Amino acid sequence: MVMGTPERNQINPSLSRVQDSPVFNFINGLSPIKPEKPDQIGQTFSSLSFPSPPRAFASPNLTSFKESKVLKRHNPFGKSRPGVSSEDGNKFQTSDEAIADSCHPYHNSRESQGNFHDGISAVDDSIALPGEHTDFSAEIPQALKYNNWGNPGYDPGHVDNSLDSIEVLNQELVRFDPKGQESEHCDNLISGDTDFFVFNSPNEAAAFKDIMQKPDSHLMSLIPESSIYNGLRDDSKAKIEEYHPEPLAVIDQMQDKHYVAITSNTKDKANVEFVSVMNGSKRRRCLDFETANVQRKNSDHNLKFDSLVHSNEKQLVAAKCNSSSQQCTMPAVGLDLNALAALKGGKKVISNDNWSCGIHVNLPSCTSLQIYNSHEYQDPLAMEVDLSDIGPQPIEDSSYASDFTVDEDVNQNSPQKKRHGDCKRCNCKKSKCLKLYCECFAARTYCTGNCSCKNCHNKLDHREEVLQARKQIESRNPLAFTPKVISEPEIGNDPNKTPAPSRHKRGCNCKKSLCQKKYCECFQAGIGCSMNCRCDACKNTFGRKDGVETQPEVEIEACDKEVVESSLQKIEIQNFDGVSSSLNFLSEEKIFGTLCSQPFEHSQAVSDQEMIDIFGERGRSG
DNA sequence: GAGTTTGAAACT
DNA sequence: CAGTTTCAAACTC
Repeated sequence: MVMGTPERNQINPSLSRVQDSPVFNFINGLSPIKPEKPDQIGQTFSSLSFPSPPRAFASPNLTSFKESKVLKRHNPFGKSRPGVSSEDGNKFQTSDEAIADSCHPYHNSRESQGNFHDGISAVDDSIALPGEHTDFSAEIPQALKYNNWGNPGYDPGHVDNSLDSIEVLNQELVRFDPKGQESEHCDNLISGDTDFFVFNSPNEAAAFKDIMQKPDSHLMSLIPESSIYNGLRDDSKAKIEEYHPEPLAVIDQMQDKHYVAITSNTKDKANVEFVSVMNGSKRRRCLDFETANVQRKNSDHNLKFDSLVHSNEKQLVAAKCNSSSQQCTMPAVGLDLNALAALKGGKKVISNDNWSCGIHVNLPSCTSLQIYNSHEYQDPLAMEVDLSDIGPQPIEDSSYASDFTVDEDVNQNSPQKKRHGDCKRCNCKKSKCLKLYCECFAARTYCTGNCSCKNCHNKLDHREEVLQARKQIESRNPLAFTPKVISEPEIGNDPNKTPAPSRHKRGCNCKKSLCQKKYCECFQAGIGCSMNCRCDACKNTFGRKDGVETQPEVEIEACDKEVVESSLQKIEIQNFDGVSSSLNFLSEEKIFGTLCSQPFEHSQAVSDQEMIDIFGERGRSG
């Protein structure tokens, strides 16, 4: 079934508006993505009507786009947004509209219902910052985002079972349609009554399906576990908890993906569900938090950080503003929470690497936050955030990133206690924690006070050295810091019954462990060995490379082959300058005409491995 | 906790 | 690219 497509003329004006904006120009100036081919890039984005220009702070990492996540939060309470027309529910918002929506003071309604702070919208490489103090609020283009705050018909209490999905490259763009429109409305995909979530894989999408569809539950916040910094000391943790409205948790650092889904079904309770997407199955651990426990004493309307998170692959900072202020997103801003906590005053540079943004924070006065592209951070963006509510942090030793250990109450079900508890801890002795041997370093995190490493240079104090080391390793292998385990598309009709084929990016090379011990990275990740593996006498209980217990290779159907080819084209374009980091979207014809018509369970994506194969090769040759 | 085993990462 | 060395996690006692 070939679906219709949104009118281009509805799209282009918004795109051009975005592209004409000073901020777009500014961002273009910052981005390594050179503007020689704006049309192509623009087409890429406009083809799906997402008014997302190239990321402001693009990473040189060739695979960054494939890891992109856009997790968008439902509006759990607000049924409509006064003053915003929704008469045309079939078009995507323009950038400005999206921003306006993102700035929607829905915080108020939530406060009235349970005083939850505005959960972070985990947009890929995005920062949510109040626009109150910045010009960005009116100009910053949104990452892929759409919401339904402005639609009177939206009933957050009713999310029916019609879950459609389309896939954008290997991502999962899922529509949660509260009106119960069936697949025949795929041509109406971009509808005003739809929330979109982009997941990395159908597995992830499926894992949240239940949550989304719980009639009495509203997803309030969805936080990728990997985005939650895993290194807060207890003291700073307490400090953060004091200001953080939501119980953060890091489940573990295994290869599977975890999310913290914060939902609410009553105004008195917040349910926190830890959702682990692993090997095709999902594990959910639900914890209830009395609202009183998550209410923070600073529940006034002053600006506070809602969430400060640090991701291994992505960095995300979400800041929350009061009901009257605005919120906007910015790409690729990294803020090391530990570093923030460690700062006792003065202006410091906080940045994870050369390509993320840097942040200036003045503490303890905490009166300003400046965000800039650290690659050229002599030119900070004019963005300020009042951090005064955070207050001075109790950390004395700024050389360590503090360590976020999960609240025992929160994390009572957390696995992997033995090794690291809930966060990475290394024990390096000779590598200075500047090689991939070091798990912390490999995860692009700084070592913490919980590490037992010796002569550690993987600290903020040695930031330059760390960046240098990362750069060197990436020059050798651009994928060095990408996840080792990649997911593959679902096979079969029931994602719950069919284990998701995931596989190790490079495959293991086990000789003696029979792939039955955690020496084997495949086994450790809970996945079977694949044809990529060169292991001997493989007896991996999760699946052997000889095919036993492994899922058959996904055959790319014709339409998906087209997708692959299209992806290739996009990648070539994207790599023209040797830089790729933006989300690439297929043309709506392809998406609407092929993928969208497939029910979620049947949809097949270009696998991560395929993308890596494609992307890696192209990236290297380009 | 110390020592051993293992395989990835790094090196040549 | 293959062989070797180094390294730190996993494992055993």
